[in-house]
Amino acid sequence: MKPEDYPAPVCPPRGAHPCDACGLRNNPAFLPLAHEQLRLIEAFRTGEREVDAGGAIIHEHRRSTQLFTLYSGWAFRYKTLSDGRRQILGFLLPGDFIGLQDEFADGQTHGVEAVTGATLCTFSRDRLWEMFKAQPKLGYDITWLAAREEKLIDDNLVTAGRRNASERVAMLLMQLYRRAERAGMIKDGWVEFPFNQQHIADALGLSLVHTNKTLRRLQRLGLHKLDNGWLRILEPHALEALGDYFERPLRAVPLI
Amino acid sequence: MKPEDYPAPVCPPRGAHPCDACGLRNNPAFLPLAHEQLRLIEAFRTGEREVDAGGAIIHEHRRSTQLFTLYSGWAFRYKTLSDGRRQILGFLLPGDFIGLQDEFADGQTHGVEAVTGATLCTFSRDRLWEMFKAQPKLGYDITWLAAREEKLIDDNLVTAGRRNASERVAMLLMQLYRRAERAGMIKDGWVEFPFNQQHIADALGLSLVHTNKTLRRLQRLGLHKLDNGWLRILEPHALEALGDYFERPLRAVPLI
DNA sequence: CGGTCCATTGACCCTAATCAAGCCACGTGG
DNA sequence: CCACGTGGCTTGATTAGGGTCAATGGACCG
Repeated sequence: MKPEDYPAPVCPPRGAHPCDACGLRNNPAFLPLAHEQLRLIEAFRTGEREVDAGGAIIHEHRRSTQLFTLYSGWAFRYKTLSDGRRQILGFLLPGDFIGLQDEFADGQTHGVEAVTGATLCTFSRDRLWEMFKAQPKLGYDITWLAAREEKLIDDNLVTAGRRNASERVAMLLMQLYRRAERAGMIKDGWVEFPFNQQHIADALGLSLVHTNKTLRRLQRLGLHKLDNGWLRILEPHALEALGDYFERPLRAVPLI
Repeated sequence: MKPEDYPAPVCPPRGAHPCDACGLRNNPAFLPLAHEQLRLIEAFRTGEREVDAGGAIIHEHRRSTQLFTLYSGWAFRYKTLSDGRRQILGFLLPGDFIGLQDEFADGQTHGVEAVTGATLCTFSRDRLWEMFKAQPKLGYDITWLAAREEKLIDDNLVTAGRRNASERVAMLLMQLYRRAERAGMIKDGWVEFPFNQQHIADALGLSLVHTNKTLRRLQRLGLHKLDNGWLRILEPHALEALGDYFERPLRAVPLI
């Protein structure tokens, strides 16, 4: 609650069978896998990577040769227009699979940047098809993750297109809170909230100044509290109603 | 160019092997499939469906038991807020696969509505996994389609979040034109453009009135021409530059 | 001939962008 | 120790882009 600092990123385990000791897979937020499939993921896995806060995971205009699973830390996907305006497409939490869109991209795609220090498991892009072939179940899971991410963007698009500033902020706070909740990241009602107001503004399609004013207003109303990089939701129902955004309790999802 | 009316929707062929005579599959916009996979798609296929202009393909708050491939006509995915504000998430052209997000949805999802009369091939949602298992290649193709659709929404999110009105219109016109172009739907430089201004407004996150004014302005500048349900791009480079949206020549994609 | 749908335009207003300044918490180097 | 720069947050003043309201007109239809 009065955090020292963000906990140093947890590194994926090493060794012959790193996935056996995976710190994420214990998490009930993720579906268990058959032994055989776990072994295949291990074979598909090429290593791990550590990125500093603010560092690039995928460069916006460079085609990445890898796929990733975010193991620890927070990140976001974004696109920028040529004059520098940036739109954050979505935030990424541990367990999120990164880089799939590139696989089939005709042209330019998006960048991915770490917000906090982050660690990732890396996979070879070339061998994705191999994985589908060897274990269709994993292919199905990847499709699942892709479809789930698409749903998130859908929500974000509604936000950017049709909600006003307060509604946008309310929706985003609840969305992040619910996602963190599913991943078991709530501590005493507080979630790590490592984003600065520029991140929020870029995610919501608002200016920095207006984001600040809106955030303050909601906080003054007692709906939430944002303190030193941690977020507490004080009035979840009010925020849900304001944002017209009601996320159901989230199911467990696959983890690649 | 001076169209009588939109051509009556073309119906998918019937018979024992409807996919053999599929009118879409001849189209070079779509990747050929091995005989074996085509047979499996046929097995997975449950029939066809015809929807009138304005009719629902998927009801917004009802979980659909089917998946679809749009065979003919135009449609769109949308979400509405509880007070009626609507956001169109994306437009659908023949060949687009519909309903995948539902498959893995925790909660509420989106609606799909036909703009013109439309025909669809229907598939059983329950047997999706079966298809992945029997033909991983088809699973891979479905993932491909999902990833491609996600890229489209990404673009739309940038539009709604960061582009101004003229840029939004320019971007949308070029996006639709390029997609129709790939599908071979350009006739003498004209594309069918069956959307009314409310559709455009809802897709762009603008009001109807402002959409009208912006559309008129661009047309008065000679960038495009919108006439009786058909669109002609007069200054593609200007529109691309204005919208800061440059779509590369599009690759062939899978067709389920 | 009235009703409906859609496009169009003008008048007015408001939300959110822009501009500008000040604040605090830092880290760094003299 | 202090001066300075930097990054992030906060606030007020002003402006503008786009929303809202209202009215008109054409095309089509029963």
